Amino acid sequence: MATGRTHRPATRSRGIPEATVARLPLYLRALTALSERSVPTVSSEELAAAAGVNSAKLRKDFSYLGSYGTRGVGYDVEYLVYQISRELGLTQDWPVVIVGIGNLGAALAGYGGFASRGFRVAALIDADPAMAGKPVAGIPVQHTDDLEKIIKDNGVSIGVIATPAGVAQQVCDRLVAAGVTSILNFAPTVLSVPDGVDVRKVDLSIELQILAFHEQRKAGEETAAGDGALPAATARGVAAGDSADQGPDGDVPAVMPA
Amino acid sequence: MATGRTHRPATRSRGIPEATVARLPLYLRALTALSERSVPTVSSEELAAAAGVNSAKLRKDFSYLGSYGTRGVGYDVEYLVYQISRELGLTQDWPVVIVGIGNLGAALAGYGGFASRGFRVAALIDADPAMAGKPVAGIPVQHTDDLEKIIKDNGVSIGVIATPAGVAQQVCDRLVAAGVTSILNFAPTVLSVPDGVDVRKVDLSIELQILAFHEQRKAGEETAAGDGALPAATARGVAAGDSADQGPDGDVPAVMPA
DNA sequence: CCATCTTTGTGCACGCGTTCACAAAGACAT
DNA sequence: ATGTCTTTGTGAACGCGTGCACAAAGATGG
Repeated sequence: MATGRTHRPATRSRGIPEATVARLPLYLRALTALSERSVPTVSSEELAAAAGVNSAKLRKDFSYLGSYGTRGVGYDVEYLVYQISRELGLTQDWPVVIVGIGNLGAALAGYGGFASRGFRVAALIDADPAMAGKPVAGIPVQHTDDLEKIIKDNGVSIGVIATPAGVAQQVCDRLVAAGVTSILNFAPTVLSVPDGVDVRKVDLSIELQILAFHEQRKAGEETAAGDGALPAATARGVAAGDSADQGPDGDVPAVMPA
Repeated sequence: MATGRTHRPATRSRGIPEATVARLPLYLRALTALSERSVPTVSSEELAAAAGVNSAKLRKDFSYLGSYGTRGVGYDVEYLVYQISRELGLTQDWPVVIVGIGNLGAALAGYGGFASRGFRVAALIDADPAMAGKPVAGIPVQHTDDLEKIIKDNGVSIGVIATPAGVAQQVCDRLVAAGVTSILNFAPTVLSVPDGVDVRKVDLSIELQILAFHEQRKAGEETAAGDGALPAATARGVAAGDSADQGPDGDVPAVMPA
């Protein structure tokens, strides 16, 4: 910034709301699609529709980045793509490692959406010696023993954990100790990390559970007989009484894909 | 507009905040782990620590469900597991279909975390005729042509989309038309659905992008990369052009795992 | 050069979610 | 039975995010 930016009002220091940051990738995706179709400019209204958000929200989001639009016209697609990419840090290359090459880990390794946005899978790591050397998605799997060396040699700062829940914390600790400061966690467990390390989690079953909640509500709307006391056992028409309410699968063990 | 459903915001006991609903699976996971260790009761403080949230928040969350705790003691683990399970609708069996059996779809099919919580994979569906009949995770893949029949025969109300982005909307439309009212979308695209249908999305690359944003901030801005004003063309040339599959990744094409 | 029209950028109000702090409730020991 | 101690349940304040509505900015046409 020493060079001084022409378009950057210094008034907006570094206060981009988290909610806005979370939407930037969404805008970027929509903009990239427009860019491919060689659309030169878009209005906030059009772009908002493409991204599935409110246009006022979109404009406010962009206002945090600076004044990149032109009144009466809209936003320049290419320019905005670059600005958002830069803001998100996607103009640089991010080497990532994936730990835990099970079904999910392998799927992630082959996921094109990573490479296409500046994320490079630097290494695949698994604890199973039988997997060592075996290529997955064109990348040879390496053993956990070399984790620290791999992290350091490749300058990795972002790690993806796709191991069983039982070993996730342990893997996390090693990653952090080796220098990783951002972790994407697919294991169904709460990771504790020191200050300065970011963790984002993706739990596949949680999403389904939230859907089930709403689904149940939809189905049980007409049940409005009399309210009052909560009948403990009335669980709607349980299609299969079998479904043992007692399925303490835990969150721990073999439930993980890795 | 199409109000349709009888929304009940006035009902005091039935108005569970969305943010609370999203945390219930988290509590359930922690409680199940305690249950397996035969822990009879927990305090809000302990459980909050295990779930990675604030104890006051946890207590308020539970207060929306009812008064299930005992002052001076805490919460009965088994009882709470049941109450939350019931509230989430997990005491019944939810048949789900997974559409798009690529790497990710296959990983989801084998994901133990589904079955363990009342979600039963009723069918796997793919558009590739070559996959028809071939078993994945022990379940034979069926062809897209039979989608409607499968949905109806199994009474499926929850669908998982793991297809390429290009066909996701189309698959979504067919699912909805066939009776599905909840959709978990892994395709990197915005789905539009009629009122009454819930959609939750999981975008793997978005999570990484958010991490990259914070990571970049940690590293500091002294990176003398490009400056604000740049010719649009060179914008994302850096790490993006690689994708090789198809032009600049977009969100559309082969970037999907399926 | 001026009028008109389009679209951005934002001040403002509202509602949701989070957090604090504490009174009420109940267990437990004496 | 009574006092003490622990922990819940919640009232209230606060902060963030969202959406409205509009003035300012700039393009466009005459």
